[in-house]
Amino acid sequence: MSGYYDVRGFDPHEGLGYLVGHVRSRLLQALEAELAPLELSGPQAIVILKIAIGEGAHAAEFCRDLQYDPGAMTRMLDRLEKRGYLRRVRSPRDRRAIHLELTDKSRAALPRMKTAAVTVFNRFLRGFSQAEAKQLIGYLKRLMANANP
Amino acid sequence: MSGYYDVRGFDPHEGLGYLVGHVRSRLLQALEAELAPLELSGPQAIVILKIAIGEGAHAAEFCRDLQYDPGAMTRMLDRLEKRGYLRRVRSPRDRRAIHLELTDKSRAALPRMKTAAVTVFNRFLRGFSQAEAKQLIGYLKRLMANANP
DNA sequence: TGACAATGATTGCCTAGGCAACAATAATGC
DNA sequence: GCATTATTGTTGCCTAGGCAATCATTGTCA
Repeated sequence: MSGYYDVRGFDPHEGLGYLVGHVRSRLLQALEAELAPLELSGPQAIVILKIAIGEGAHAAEFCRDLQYDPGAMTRMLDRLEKRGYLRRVRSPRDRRAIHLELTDKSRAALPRMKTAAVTVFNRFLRGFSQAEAKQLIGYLKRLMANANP
Repeated sequence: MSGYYDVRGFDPHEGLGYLVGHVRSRLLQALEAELAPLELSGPQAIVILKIAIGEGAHAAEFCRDLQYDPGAMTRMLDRLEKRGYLRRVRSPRDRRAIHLELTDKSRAALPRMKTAAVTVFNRFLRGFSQAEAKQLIGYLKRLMANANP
């Protein structure tokens, strides 16, 4: 069972790594440009968005989901908290865990963040039909599912 | 002209950023696991592969192509050179530029590196037909082309 | 030709993630 | 109940990329 790629005549520019890496870097760049007025980085925006939709308000869950280092997460939350974008509240049920809550400031910024993400994503998808975009998303999910050997 | 995404009901998990970011991180992880015996990181492997296929043996060109910081590139080349994976040779034509050459050690490692990349990419593409894989690559290239507004 | 801009590479400084160690708390098993 | 193990969050240390400044060299253009 051979695959799509072959060792002979393998061109790095055609490789998944190169392509995905570039797309991601351009996406991040565009996203941060769009978020510049808020002075938020991509990961920071994602954390705030995830808190907003109420998924796992625990830092540990973010780390698992985003494959983010716990230490780095602590420091990122420090920065966000210091700038008034969120609050840490010790959970009464599990006194190890910390409940993350948005502040008025971050709630106010939320629409703008969503708009930024949607704008950038749609820009990258220009020329794609609805069906093609849907197919692309599906492909990416299948790649993710294939990650664990 | 609205796009694929809409602000209302926008789910970060469906967003390009989240998906591409994850795929890239998993790819890198798998690639580095495969390259562990050589102790090479993903970017390092890419640089060596690019030198191997003879594309732009100048560091500056790599920086442009890989969107890599020149300072970081200098230091990465330092590490690779110190470990005997490449040689710096001042170009006689343009005395600012530095010509990068592989050593016997890196040439010997080359087949293994290509195999690692091909193996990982094909693993992520399992379940994809040839046509689907080709389509995915095409989509990724289109995303890249859409990067510049 | 000569001033000025552009390019290639390097360095120092800053920021931020990865890893390991740790304390506090919770869950598990005897 | 109690010892053991796992989990959560934090901190220190190390590594590495981003940015700005710099030097040498090349290109441009009046």
